[in-house]
Amino acid sequence: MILPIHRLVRARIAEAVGRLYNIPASDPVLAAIPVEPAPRRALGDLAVPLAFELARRLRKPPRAIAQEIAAALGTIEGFSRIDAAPNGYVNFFLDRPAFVRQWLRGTPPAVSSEGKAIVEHTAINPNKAAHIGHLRNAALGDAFGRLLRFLGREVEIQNYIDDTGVQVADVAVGFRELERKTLDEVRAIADAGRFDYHCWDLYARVTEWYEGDKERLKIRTRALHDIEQGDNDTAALARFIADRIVRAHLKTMRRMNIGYDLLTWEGDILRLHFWTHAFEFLKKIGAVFLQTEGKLKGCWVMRIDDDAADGAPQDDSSVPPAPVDEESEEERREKVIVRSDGTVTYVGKDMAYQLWKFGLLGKDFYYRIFEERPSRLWSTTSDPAAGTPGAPPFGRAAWVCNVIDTRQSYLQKLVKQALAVLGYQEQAAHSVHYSYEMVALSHVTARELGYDASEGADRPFVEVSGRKGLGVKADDLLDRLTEKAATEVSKRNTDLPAEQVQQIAETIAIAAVRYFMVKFSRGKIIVFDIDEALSFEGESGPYLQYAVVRANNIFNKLKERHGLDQAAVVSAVASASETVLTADDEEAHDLWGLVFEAARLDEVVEQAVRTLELSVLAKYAFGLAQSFNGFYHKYSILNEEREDARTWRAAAVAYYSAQLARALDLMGCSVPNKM
RNA sequence: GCGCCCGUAGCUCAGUUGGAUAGAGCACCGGCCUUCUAAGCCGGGGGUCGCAGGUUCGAGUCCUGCCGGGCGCGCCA
Repeated sequence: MILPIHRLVRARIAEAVGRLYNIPASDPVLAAIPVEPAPRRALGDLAVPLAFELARRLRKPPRAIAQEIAAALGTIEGFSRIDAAPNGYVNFFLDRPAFVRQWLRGTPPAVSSEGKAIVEHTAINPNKAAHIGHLRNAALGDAFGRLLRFLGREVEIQNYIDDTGVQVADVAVGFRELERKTLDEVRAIADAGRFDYHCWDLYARVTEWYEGDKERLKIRTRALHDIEQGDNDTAALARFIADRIVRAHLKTMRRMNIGYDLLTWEGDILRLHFWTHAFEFLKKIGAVFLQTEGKLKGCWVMRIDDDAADGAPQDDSSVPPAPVDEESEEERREKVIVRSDGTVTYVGKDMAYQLWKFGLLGKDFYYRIFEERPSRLWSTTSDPAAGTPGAPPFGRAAWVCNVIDTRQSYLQKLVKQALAVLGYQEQAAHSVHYSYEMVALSHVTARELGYDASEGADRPFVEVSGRKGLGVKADDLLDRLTEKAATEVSKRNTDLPAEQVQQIAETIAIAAVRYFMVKFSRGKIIVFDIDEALSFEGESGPYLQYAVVRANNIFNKLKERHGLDQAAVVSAVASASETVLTADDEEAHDLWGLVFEAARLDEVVEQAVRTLELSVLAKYAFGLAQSFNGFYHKYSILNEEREDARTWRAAAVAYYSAQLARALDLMGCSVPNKM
């Protein structure tokens, strides 16, 4: 919506300025003309500060240049006025009624030709309940996928399941060694419910148990080996644990409106020997080599090159070579990919997986249906007999985004580098690490959870630790939020049936937690404080929902009293007097301001995707809700006597409400019909 | 030691590829429910944008150096 306007303004200015001052179109000044939203509607809608840029070159004051540009532009279709501001800005005023009418008609969904994007997110170790740290990952990943789809991209959401790692092994060890349970007994525990909670506590107990006697770590090593080997009791137990915990995670995520297209299991990557394949490539090209001396003797290692992964051109001679004559420094630049015992490291598996995502591995999984409800979810399998025909063509993406916290930056860089080294420059460039900072706990909240505050009291926060069992479980948080929301809803709607209260409360709880996870920029550590998260006031998900509910209430009443629905309002706008909107007074500016702000959604989504910064969308949605609330209190619709004013206001609110609901949906939040 | 991230109001944070008077929430103070839902609105106080240089017509934003905090750098995942 806005973008074509930007392009139009740029093109016209480039043409006018080029003609006026004899500047070729290829000149950098004209190639990237800045077009910004003007700070206040009274000043204009779009603002161009180009005159500052030209002032020195032309040896003229910006003001004079702005005036000349404005005069040279003449009139542009879709704009009602072009002004030269005294300070040198050229300001553009849109033809308000035309745009409101156009926007009200709606727009066809975007279409993109950029090829499939894979977004991998969640990827929780399947050995315990999900906690708030995982919630940030899933909230970001899911929203990001929604934004890509909004822009017309084909998107495949994958959830990676590390079913063969130490974490699952530890819980298997816990059941065998601490609880002395058989598989059948574990199954009974799982069937009794809250299996993920049970494992949460058990995992913490196992960690403590290991610490009691380091010899016990050998049991873990043996369990890991058994799991990788398969075909034994421990492997069967681990498989059961992983399956049940994954189902618990899916349930938790479903509460949050988060779903997936495919579960990829690490075990399948191993059993199908994806790594062996990738290893051959890497060896052939010389990207990995067998270290024959020193500490890493017998390992296959990869040289770390700081520039290769960034796709940066090779350094020129202006940068002096780094003085690296110490041997330790040299060794630190080698990353082990295959251990001396022949087993592959985590990075190695990730490289093979990344190659598969781009369709570069030359191997594929088999696929089975993991569950049918609420929608079909596929899973990889390594068993051809278990494979179900009719699976979509998974993988083979043009663009891959891995949502993983910033602590994995180094490893993600290596994965990217491996692609580049193998000659897949384009895929390396299209491998995006969506990194974000962790969620920690405030001291107050940690204390509330019963953890000793004396340890690390000097630190600014307490790190969540699954290993120690220190953290806020996702389901607990959602339960508390729902409970609180239910109280608030029934306080305001005394005659509402309990079932409906509960349903609305859940919708509110989801918005509260999802907005909370998205509103901070990704480089910021979220120091989780339970009281702050439970607040429904101010900048919160429920505030945004409330702002839509209120707007929708106006339409409910309009329909009741005047028989006017949104479609009727849209058609009424065609013949309503335009002065309400076009006058140079506060009322017109406020009305137009709300509509113009609502129209910025597309542009904001585009920016959020470009910068991988979803907080941009969150802040925009909040600002839009604030604009509406201000408008709501200042201007009445039902009681407005002038029909034209009532019509335009109703139209503005209809458009705003649709846009904010859309923004909320992009963050995975829906809007209740009352609250 | 090397790399990445963070430092803006009492607290938590926004601040578009450098642009018009540095904003918001919370907290605090004062107003507004016989009115389209007060999960709201209006007003008020509160700032050496960590420090010092530099580039620029213009720097919270870019560059350099420092200070403070966090994370990563393993034949763990």
